[in-house]
Amino acid sequence: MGDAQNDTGVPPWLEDSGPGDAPASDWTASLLEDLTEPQRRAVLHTEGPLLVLAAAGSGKTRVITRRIAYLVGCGVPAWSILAVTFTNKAAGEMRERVERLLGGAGSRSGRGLTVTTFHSLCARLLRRYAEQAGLRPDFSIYDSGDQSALVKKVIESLQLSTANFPARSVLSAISAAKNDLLDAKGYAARAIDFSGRTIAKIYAGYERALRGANAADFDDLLLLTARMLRENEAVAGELRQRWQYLLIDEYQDTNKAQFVIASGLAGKGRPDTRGPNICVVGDPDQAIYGWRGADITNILEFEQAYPGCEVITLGENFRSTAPILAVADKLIRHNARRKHKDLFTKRSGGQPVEAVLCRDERHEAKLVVDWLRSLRDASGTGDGVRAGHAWKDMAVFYRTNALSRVMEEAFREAGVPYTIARGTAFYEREEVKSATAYLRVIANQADDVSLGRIINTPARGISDATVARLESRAAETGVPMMSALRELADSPALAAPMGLTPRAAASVQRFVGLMNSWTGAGSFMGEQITGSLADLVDRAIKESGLEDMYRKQARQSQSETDAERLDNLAELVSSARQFEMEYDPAADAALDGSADGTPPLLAMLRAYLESIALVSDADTIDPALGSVTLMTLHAAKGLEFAGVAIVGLEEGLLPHARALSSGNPDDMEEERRLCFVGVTRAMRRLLLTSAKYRTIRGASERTTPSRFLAEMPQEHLAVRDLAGDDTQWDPGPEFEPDVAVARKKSEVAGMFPPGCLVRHPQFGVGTVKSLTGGAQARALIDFRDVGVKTLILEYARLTKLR
DNA sequence: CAACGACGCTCGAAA
DNA sequence: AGCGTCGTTG
Repeated sequence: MGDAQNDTGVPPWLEDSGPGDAPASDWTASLLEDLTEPQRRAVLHTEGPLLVLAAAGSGKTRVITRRIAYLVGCGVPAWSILAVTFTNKAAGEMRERVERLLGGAGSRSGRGLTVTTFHSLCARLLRRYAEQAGLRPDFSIYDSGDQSALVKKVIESLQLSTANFPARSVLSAISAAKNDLLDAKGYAARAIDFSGRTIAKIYAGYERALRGANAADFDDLLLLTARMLRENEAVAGELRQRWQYLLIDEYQDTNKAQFVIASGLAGKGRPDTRGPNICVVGDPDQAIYGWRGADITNILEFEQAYPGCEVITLGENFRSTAPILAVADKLIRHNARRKHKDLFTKRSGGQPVEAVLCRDERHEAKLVVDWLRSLRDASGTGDGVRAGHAWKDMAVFYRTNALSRVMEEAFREAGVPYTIARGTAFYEREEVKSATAYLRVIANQADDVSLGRIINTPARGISDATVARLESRAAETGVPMMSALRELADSPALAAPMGLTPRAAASVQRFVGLMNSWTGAGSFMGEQITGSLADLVDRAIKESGLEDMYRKQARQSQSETDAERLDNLAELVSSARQFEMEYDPAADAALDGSADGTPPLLAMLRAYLESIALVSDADTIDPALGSVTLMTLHAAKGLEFAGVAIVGLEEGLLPHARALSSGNPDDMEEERRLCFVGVTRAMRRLLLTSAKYRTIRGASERTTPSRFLAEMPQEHLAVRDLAGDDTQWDPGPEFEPDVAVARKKSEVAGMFPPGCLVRHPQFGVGTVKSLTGGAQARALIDFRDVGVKTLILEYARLTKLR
């Protein structure tokens, strides 16, 4: 490509001894110790494209880290190596492991080595080359909530109904298009029916709104970077010049945008070599992000994309016991569209995999907790069996987040320490979301979505009607909301023609004054506010009145959650303080080029907000906490635990109902791979459970055990049926409902009048507070033990006592 | 203008 | 069971 440096041949640092003739120091030799032959070949392959097909548990991370260390050992500067992983957590661990390996090399250093995720990398590149990408460096990153707020506004502005075009499905269409590098114009060209053409219009409006708000959604991070690398040769050349060695992990889960980014960064390599130094690592059997646009052909056709590339297969499993591996192997063989691959281990022995059929989800949860406890209590007997496992070496996986709740209750009840891996959970709390919205508007005044969140939170006399008027004013003049607010604050005479009362105008003026006190009129006064990030966060929370608002609420309601909210706000301040301590402005500037006179505090604020936006679920896991990890099967990718329980192996759950109803065999195969990923996380013990009855949307439903259980080798499964037969579970005469199928409120009104005493098989005795609903009757019941619940009478097994 | 209750709809995985 | 919307009330 147009990279002049590439034509000059060997880069300067390789002139004396290229990696071709490896330095035979003790240290580099030690990097090859205890590796298998294929692992060693992967480490030693330094120049030209390389595809490593790494089966689950085949020592992939070990190979990657050794290979990076080896490159550095060969004289490749660490700053010219870029490694892309799937989560920040994985990136951090990889960097640490490489540094530990390099530490053994004395003076050698990993300084400047970049290990990051696709999304973080792209965010940084877009800040550095904002202008070339069509953004400004202070752009906001919009999460799903922000996206849906924005797209709803667009749908309304187009006079469409969110009933016909639900934000959710419109956004998933837009996301799919973006992952496929299709812009609104391209989408419109392909639209064939009314719905498609309308979505194309919404897409176009949504893009306009995003750019107007100086914001990028998650998909934009990839899309805009891919487009920039493709269209801007100067930028692409500069980056290729810097990163001569590229390594991408979990390559099977990359989408088209990521493919374009990877190949854009790799370039074509110098003509006299075997091609660019791009190494991709992955396993087609663990491809589980098809719904996010991941294209498995990226890895399957890597050889065609990079002719002459070396392919190394790592097949031997070092992680799991023989029975666990046998279960995984037999299961995944049911996928028809698959490159045949043998999973094997030299280990023998190991406990059989356990499968238990439970009565319901509560029973299941309790059983899982008991099982984990037994793993921990297992005593190290004399026969070489190791002693009990620590909580941190155990995990529970589930298909959907909804299942975490029952598990959580069971853990709490049993007093077993647990952590739910949900990285964004904290930042999704209402109070935290409001606080960060203030910060986001401070960093990016065009951020209309964040502004909309805080303009009247806490209540400051700016009503919805006022906001609507300001919004239409902004839309008319084509400026961000904040500009309209400023305009009004500067010329109060505008209030009357806009239809605003003087009181409303005064409220707006006060709000603008508040914002200005943090930012200066429109331009961030970082130069003056040289204080700390934590102080800024603290000030925003206090001076906005957010803290007072929750303090008042906490006093009034005396409720736990309101006190919690105050704690969370304090927690946010300390997270900012933590970030501040670990923040390295030099490293930040090196990657995003923000040393261009950006006020230091603003640069740090941007980096902080970015880190918040890009946390992943797996990032939450901290072995030091010493707790059992609860997470989705998707989040479990790349991890391993001594003991694993997978719950909810039922038709409709795993495989998920959507895969059942789509009729697309690819969907079913992805579900199977998901199950496979879960199974192969287990090192020593594995428990698979299903519940015969599961509460779905408030109603208990009969389930069928997952087909995946039947597909596993029964000789390696120890199956227990604890669900009993139907007569045991069916509600006996005592629980016979007074109303079998009562659909309408009018039909039950006389039967359960407010104040009457009832018994529920699960919740116990309670008093009916009120009856609601029309076509679907519901009762609000205050139960003595569990508090107030709303029950759908059609399903509730209620006995009237008095 | 804010707060709350009632009602009806939908319901997957995530950076 | 949770969420958004609508209508009523404070």
